[in-house]
Amino acid sequence: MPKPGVEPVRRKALIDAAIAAIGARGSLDVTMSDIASRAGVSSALAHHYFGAKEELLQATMRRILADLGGDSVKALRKAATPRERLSAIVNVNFSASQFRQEIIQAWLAFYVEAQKSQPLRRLLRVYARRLHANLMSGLVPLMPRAEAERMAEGIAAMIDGLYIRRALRDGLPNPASAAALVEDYVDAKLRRARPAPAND
Amino acid sequence: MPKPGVEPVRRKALIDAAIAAIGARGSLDVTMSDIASRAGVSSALAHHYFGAKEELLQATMRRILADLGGDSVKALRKAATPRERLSAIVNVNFSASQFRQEIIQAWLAFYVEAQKSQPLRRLLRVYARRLHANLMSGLVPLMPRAEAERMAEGIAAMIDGLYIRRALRDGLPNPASAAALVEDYVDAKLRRARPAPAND
Amino acid sequence: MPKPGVEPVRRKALIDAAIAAIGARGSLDVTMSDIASRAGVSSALAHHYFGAKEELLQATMRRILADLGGDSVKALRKAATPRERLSAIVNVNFSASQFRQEIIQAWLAFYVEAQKSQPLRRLLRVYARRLHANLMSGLVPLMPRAEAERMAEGIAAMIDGLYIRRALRDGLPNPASAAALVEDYVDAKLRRARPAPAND
Amino acid sequence: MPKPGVEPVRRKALIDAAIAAIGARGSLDVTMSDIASRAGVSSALAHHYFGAKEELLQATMRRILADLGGDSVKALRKAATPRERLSAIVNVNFSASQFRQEIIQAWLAFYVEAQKSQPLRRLLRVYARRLHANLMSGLVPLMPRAEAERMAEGIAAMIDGLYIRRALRDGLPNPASAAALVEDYVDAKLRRARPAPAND
DNA sequence: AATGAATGAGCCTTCATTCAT
DNA sequence: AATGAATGAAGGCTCATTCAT
Repeated sequence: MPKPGVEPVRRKALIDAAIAAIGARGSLDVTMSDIASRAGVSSALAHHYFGAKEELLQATMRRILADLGGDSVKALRKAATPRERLSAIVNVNFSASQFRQEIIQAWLAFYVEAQKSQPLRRLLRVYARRLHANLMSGLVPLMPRAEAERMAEGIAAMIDGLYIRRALRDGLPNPASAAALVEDYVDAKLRRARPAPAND
Repeated sequence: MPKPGVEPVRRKALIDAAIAAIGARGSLDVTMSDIASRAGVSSALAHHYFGAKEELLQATMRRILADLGGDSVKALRKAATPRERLSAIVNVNFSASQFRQEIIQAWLAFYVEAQKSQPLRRLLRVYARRLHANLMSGLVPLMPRAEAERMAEGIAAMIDGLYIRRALRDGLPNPASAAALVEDYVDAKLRRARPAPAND
Repeated sequence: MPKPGVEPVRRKALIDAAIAAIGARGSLDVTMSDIASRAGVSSALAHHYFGAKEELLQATMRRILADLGGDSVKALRKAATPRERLSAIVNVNFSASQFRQEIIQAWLAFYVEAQKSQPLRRLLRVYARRLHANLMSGLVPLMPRAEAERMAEGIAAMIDGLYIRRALRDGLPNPASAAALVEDYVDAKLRRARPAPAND
Repeated sequence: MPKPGVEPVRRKALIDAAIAAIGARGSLDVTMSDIASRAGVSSALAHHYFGAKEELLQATMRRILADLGGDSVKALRKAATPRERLSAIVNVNFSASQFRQEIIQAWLAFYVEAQKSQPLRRLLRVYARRLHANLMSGLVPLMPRAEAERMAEGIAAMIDGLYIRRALRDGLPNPASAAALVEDYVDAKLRRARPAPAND
């Protein structure tokens, strides 16, 4: 009877520790030793499970993305109308579990690292595409597709921008007002937008 | 007649080299040697002029900020109306001299570094405040102050967000459409906004 | 009836794996994990049976020596005359079971390791003495003892040298010609050598 | 007026230190720190001048080869007849400057390392070819070419073998008798060999 | 008997920084 | 003004080895 896999437990602990370390440091240049000791293990063990530092960081990013993805799916399920879908997406991004200091800083750090790391860039692309698709699912019924495309871009940019500014602790003081700002943008645009032709 | 100070020349060359190095690497972890050799000098000389790496990086950030500031002042001078002021600010941020790959990446990298470095954070605050003030100078005549405050935040966030997304080469393909997106946001908001009382 | 000891089986498998690993790597700095996984077991098991890496390596060397010794004994049994004894020894060293790439490389690697490891050096001494004795048993009847001593040295050196050069894949292409070269040396010397006095 | 290049001095010191370290350790797995501290410098400096450990080791091998090459050239210059050429080559290999414990061990170690390292193997090939050519220049006038080829191989093998056995401190006690052994082999062969046709 | 888990120790390598010239 | 020389400090990674199960 093999010990009930301690491996997944350790991997999770190490990824959590990585997020904490990145959050504390504000950037990705945390040491393996720092991460490992936060997880209560030796740095050698971190290498044992993840091979190289880069892979641990990728796994960490993947986790952050997966969490956001999970939350998004859940939120979208409850949305009845296109407009509600938009709100769902916006709210998820500024929810208590996502819009936390350490997560925000990790996002920012990963954005920078993605400049050098192909795998990380690929992960961010996945995220960007998913966000775009989700937004489009709410926008397309409400306006012509070309307009929807542009608006999805605008919303995504505003969300990312609010993250950055929050990282500096120089933006809006609370998630609620950040979310409200995006919603306000959406409303302003929808006021004038004609719904898309029914046969679209 | 003393040699006309080679010092400023070297400092400028080193800062330019730093921007180039950061742009090439996509992050701030460039080596002093890399920067120095791009400037055609020894790394020891870089230390001679800047003391520590951190100071060179701060000087670099200051230069980027100063360039943006200079461009902004010039652009605002030509703006006759409040609405034109807003356009001027937006356009400057997406102008050819600002919205370049290397500058964009430098911005992103500095945002991350600012998480750890007080001086850099202070610099970014200066920039944020200036941007805010400039935007307010265009917004206040057009809407109630509280509304203007929020809108300034929204515009700033969108600009920053477009920078980030551009860094990933996954956002809008060209500066013109990025600028248009922000302008569109402004227009959508202004359509409904009542002008501020004249006595404000 | 107790399970017929899996221990000897495992030990043999590990030693075989060690030879394979050393042959593949071309040197002794193979990892215990490499050896163990070639044997299909965990590295912990290798330690369980051999204690430390050094002991596994010594056991491996002992096996190589034992195999060579066994082959030698067999070959010498069939030799009727002194001259045939010499040929037997030479041929064993270049036989198909000894003059294999992996065995040759292992020899070379052990020679180097013997510089640092007393136990390995002792093992090589045993081999050297045995080879010397075997050669002497063929040479003494054919020439004065002093001459025989020197010639034993020469033959041994030539054999070792051919091993080294073969390891680099830069020497004679096949075992047959290597053996012929040594035989030729023997013949050249014997042509002039007067047989030893009968009463020796 | 630039300081008279300390670089070559340091490089030489580091290579000397590498030889010493390898000699002391009996193998190539010496640490950069060991080598550096023998040279009286920091390990960082060793990297500064040689880049990676591998390159320092290659430079070391190159030096050993170059020294042997230099000695050989000098010795061959004094040789008047083909037979003297052969003696010259043999004697160089067992001269006081070559047949030293540390050099011998370095040779052996490099032979092993060459199994894994392409560059080292290439270097050893150069040495092997040069030795072969030198031997041939003495042998070809004395016997048919095919015979000469084989004999060159035999001499080279015997030299290498004597090195190995010496490394174990288990072979001939002194260089003189080692050299004599090879000379004896040559003489035995030449006694019967017919000189090559004059028009060869 | 066998293994996964875990670690301490050590090594190569990089880099900012200092200093004598 | 400028640089090559030099180093201390630190980090990633590997590996033999131990231990509980």
